[in-house]
Amino acid sequence: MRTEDLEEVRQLPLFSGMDPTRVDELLRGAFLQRFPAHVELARECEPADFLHVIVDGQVELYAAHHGRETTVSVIGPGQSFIVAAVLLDRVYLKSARAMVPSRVLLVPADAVRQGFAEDAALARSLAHELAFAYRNLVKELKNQKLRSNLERLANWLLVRDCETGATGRFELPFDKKTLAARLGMAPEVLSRSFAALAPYRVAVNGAEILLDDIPALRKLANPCATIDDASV
Amino acid sequence: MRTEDLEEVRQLPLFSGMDPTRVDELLRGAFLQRFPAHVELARECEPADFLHVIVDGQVELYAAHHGRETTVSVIGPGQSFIVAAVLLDRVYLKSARAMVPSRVLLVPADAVRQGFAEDAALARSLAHELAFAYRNLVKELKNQKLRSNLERLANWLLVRDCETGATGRFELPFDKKTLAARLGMAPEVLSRSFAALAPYRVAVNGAEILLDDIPALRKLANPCATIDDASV
DNA sequence: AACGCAGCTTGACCAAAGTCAAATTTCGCG
DNA sequence: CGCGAAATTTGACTTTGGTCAAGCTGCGTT
Repeated sequence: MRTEDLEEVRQLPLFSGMDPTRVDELLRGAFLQRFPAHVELARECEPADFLHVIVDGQVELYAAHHGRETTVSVIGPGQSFIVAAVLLDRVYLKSARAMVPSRVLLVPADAVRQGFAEDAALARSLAHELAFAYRNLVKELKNQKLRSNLERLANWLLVRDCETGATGRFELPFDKKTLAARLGMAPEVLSRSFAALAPYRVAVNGAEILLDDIPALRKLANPCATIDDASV
Repeated sequence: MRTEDLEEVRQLPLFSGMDPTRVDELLRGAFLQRFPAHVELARECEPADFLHVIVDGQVELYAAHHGRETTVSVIGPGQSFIVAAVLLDRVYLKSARAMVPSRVLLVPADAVRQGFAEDAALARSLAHELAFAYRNLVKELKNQKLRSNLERLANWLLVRDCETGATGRFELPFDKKTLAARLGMAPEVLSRSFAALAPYRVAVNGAEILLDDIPALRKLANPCATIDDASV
């Protein structure tokens, strides 16, 4: 790994609190790789060879079965994935693909397991990471099981608006097909759901979204801290 | 806590590897409580005051929103719950109720967090526990999003049959209303789904289930290791 | 044996969401 | 500027699953 990359990678929150020599030890077998958009980084059912940590970019975790496919989560810089599979030395339960060109740190699984066993700070970081991932997944399951497609879309719009500064106007960060998968619906249904939101003054123009009556939209969406708030 | 209970509690896998004096320290503020069936042990949105460890019995984790309710998981002896909320000092995302009379160890949250920070073995146990819980949740999400009601029921029957000795005959462990909630469908739909399985030689007589053509049922269910196998 | 209740099943109906095909729009590229 | 592929929308239809109400059944009680 190049020295400046190494510098950057050492700063990852995952390694904070660890003995620096141990970090270097862990990173000795690791490498930083660039992936173009749409490339698959890990495939369901394969043994967990590497812990993946996103340095740059965005990665979609998804699973397929029986011809159907569903997005489980979308994660960004600083987050790691397949932590659980690496720790337990099991196969991946999900596949992963880069949504945009991404740089990912790959740490060999056995080094991670050894680090976990020997370095308490790393064990705590991993536990922390797992706790976050777990809670996000619980939220996702609730979002999925307790809401209709339309409610999911409405809430997604509200959350997105907040994340981008609560201006009531923003751009979709990816194309609608992907958004539909993310929300767990067919693209046609997304299209119709947008149409169904017109009475709530949601205007769609290509990738541009305008929310002109947020109170009405909130009333429909019925947002809930234990599903939608990232900080809860 | 009574001495013999203390003895039993010390053996929990969660504490294995920990310094015994530290275990006792952790348990000083803890107590073992009996709960009758159907009692609520924790409620969504409340701050996480205790780590719960099931010593005996069975607990259902569920969430409600907007009048709807859904079971997230059902867990048994040796397993802990709300680990993530305790570690991160957040509110519960799910409620919990005893399905049968249960004994549960309650460990004050701040003691757990302190133990996590100071005792590496506990940190690893908690990480381990979280990793398992995370993977189970991923499986549950896939089960939910990638399968129809009928497929979920068929797979549940197959798994249950394996767990009870693969004899092709077993009893439902709880009533059908609960099973329906567990599978994420209305009780009426469960009833119809059972009827729809008759051509696959699934016979239902009260709580007794007979599977007379397992190959046919498997073909319909299309079981998948990364959803159904507890050991994957 | 009659009663009453809870759990379960059934029928009729409705609403949500998926599917398929065709029309339309968008957009990169020559 | 115009072509063609891909994305998106729309229409028509099907399937799945939920809802409501009525009936059935097993079972413990009186």
